[in-house]
Amino acid sequence: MAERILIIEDESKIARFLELELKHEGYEVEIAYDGRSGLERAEKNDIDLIILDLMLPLMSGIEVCRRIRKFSDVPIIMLTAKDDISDKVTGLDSGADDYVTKPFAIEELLARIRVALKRRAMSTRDTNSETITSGKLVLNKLQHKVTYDGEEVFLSKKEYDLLLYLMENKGIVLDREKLIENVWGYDFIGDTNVTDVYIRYLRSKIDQKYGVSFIKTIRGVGYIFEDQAEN
Amino acid sequence: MAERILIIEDESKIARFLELELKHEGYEVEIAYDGRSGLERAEKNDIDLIILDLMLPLMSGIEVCRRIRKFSDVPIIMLTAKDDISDKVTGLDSGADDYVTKPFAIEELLARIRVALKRRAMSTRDTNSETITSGKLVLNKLQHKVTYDGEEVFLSKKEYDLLLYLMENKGIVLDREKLIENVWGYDFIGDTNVTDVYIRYLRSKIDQKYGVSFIKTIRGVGYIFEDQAEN
DNA sequence: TCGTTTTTTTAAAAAAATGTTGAATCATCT
DNA sequence: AGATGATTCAACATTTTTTTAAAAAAACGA
Repeated sequence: MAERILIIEDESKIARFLELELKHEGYEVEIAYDGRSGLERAEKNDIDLIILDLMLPLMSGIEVCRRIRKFSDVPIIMLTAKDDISDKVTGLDSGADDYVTKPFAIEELLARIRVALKRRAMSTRDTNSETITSGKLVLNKLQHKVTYDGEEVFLSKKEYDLLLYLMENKGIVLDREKLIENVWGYDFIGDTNVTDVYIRYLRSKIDQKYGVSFIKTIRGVGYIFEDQAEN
Repeated sequence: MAERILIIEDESKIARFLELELKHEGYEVEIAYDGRSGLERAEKNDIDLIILDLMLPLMSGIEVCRRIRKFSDVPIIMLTAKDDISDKVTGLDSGADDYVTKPFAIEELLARIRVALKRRAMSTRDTNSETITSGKLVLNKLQHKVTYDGEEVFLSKKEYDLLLYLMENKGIVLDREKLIENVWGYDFIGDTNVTDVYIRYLRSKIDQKYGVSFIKTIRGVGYIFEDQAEN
């Protein structure tokens, strides 16, 4: 499974060059040409490393970096055209793992990529494997906690259990019977709309509050949790 | 509890300059003036970060780096005088975390040091250290003592054991069963709320007394010890 | 569009979990 | 044995969560 690298870079010449080189090294490559779309792409959270230009249209590299850090520890390598130390410093302090100054030698960048990926591979085995992410929404099983954009979302146990089950099965429609069985743990007698009520609680605490829509209704069937960034 | 930084650098002017700057930032600093003695010093394994010159007498920086990596994951930042890419690349691939090209701006180096230390702090789940710290709260295993802001907190044995277990697993939710098993050392029969009571004791001696909240309740699950600074 | 079905929303009752307290028990030291 | 402090237990108070039920709204099919 090749590592997937996201390049966020507005100069298409550089982006293209990087793409070729990285593909040649066996990485999968995706490109975003401005800060905002780069951030959006990153929110799908299936990227292994990000190469991020400091100077970007729509949203600066620093800002992109800062926002990504709210939901992800993905390694970020900054590219900076200037030789301005203060930029480098803010870049690093805003959460980047490393940076490379343009013009750069591709070999150096490749070495830094290897280091960053290796480091992540070493540290990944503890806390991060216990987390389910969808865009800015992060569910941490160890902490039994959910955050959106870094801000804690306070959920009751059932709410948490339900969200966990939904996120573990994201992209799959779950009918009420399945939800009851797996979250409540028993077959209900008669009809209760307890699932509906809890779906509502989750929506009001997440979807409504943050203006997103993770939980969709499939009429006549049940509910489905969908990744935000995928739409 | 300053971080200890080892400088391995033969040019005494640079070494001295670094020493001053780093001490000014509040780090503890040690210096070795050649590769071999630097390696020896590192073997004591009580260093938090190493600044390693590439060109050294007796043993090259690359070699020092490679050997240190055999027994330690301590962050290593390489200093290289040359602007030779191949050196940088070998440096990174030989296990260094980062490098800085001479002449360097001290601010840049400081930023990289901060990043490296922060990264290490995140991945270090210290289990074998003799002291566990969270903000102003310090638990010393050797002395079997707890202090808050330097002031001793008097705990009974069970209180201490419980706090120790909580702090060893900070950031992780622990249910009552786990607490009973690990602190009391037996499986309980029926239900007693002895854990609840002890949590209360700890809270009254720490959380309430100092107006903090280390121990949080996860309703329906258990308790969690959280770093004050986090979140 | 209208009637029907399904889902969403609301509110209040019921249940469950946790916090608090004081007294009983246990261990240790003198 | 008695004093002291630590630990456990049990009962009650408080808080929070869960469930229920029913009205309102929305979606759907004829």
